[in-house]
Amino acid sequence: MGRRKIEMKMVRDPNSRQVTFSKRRNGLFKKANELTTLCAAQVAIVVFSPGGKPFSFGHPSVEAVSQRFMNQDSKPKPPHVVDNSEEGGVQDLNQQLTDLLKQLQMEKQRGEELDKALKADQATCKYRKPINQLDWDELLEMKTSLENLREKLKGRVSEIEASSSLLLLNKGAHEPED
Amino acid sequence: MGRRKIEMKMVRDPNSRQVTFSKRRNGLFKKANELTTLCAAQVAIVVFSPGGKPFSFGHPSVEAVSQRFMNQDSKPKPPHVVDNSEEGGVQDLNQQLTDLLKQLQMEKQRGEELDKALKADQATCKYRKPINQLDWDELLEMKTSLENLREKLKGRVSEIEASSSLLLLNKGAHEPED
DNA sequence: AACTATTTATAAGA
DNA sequence: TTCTTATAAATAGTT
Repeated sequence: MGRRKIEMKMVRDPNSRQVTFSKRRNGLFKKANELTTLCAAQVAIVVFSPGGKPFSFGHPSVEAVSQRFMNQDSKPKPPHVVDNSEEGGVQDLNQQLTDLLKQLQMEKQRGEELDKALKADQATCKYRKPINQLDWDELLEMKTSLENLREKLKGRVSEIEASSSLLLLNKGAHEPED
Repeated sequence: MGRRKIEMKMVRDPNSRQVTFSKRRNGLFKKANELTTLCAAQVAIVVFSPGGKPFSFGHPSVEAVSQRFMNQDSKPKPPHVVDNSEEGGVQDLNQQLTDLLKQLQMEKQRGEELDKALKADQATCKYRKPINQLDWDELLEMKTSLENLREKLKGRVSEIEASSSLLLLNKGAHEPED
């Protein structure tokens, strides 16, 4: 899918292989996310890079989908919850980030809609733009929506930042830098 | 990727949704397979269709990859730790999050300014609102700015997500270069 | 299932 | 690494 067609063989050069891996991993996750959005499907993906580093994508979460998958022919899951004893919700980071991605997509959608509206409006009146009540409402709605997103993002970023900091601190406490 | 671009919204018609699901599920699994072939990566995917039917792809197998993924955190950890000099570092993650926070704050300011402009404009003309070029530009500017932020966030979500997974499952373990 | 017109993904290159 | 660009692939709407 690029300048040339490539053979479906392992890429020899480790450097190129890494580049290919990163690009395609992103592509794979993007496709997965589109599948969840378009079809209301649940998807969990775990990938190990050639170097052995793990990456994951999950909607609603890797854990949720995995459990559902494993419980397919078993008894209903007991109301036992994962131990959440450490780092103030760090274990939910993936979920939070997945939600974030969702929100970003929703915002992008909104942005595209506004873009269309704006273009349409601009086409109608180029230098002096009376805006009718409807457009105005849409505009305000958009603004409000964006501000809401901003607030949500802000809140989440703080949370995530805090979690990361805690992780870092815990890590440092247990393991000296090397 | 077809005759027309489609909105990233859930496909309404159940029939179309099923068709889309089948096509895209195949596409996703094909991509996953290519990733394993080209990069010698391990991949596990579990998908639940909107109807609740499970589908899976795995190389070498869903179980093998899942176990490897879940065993990450029970492994004895080598005394290797991230240095924050680049890609996977937690400190770098924190820096990125801090930067995002700043951007969000700037966005908030921008939003407040826009709010003032809007209110001023509303005060001026209640039922018929000509929008001057300046306001218009501010609106577009804000939209663009938000989209930029969104892109930056997007570009990092998978990164952050992966790092989080790694940290979560692999507390303090060293990170193989990737 | 097949068929294309288009949109996307991405291999190379900068 | 990130962006750009030429091409290969995926796929939405159709038959």
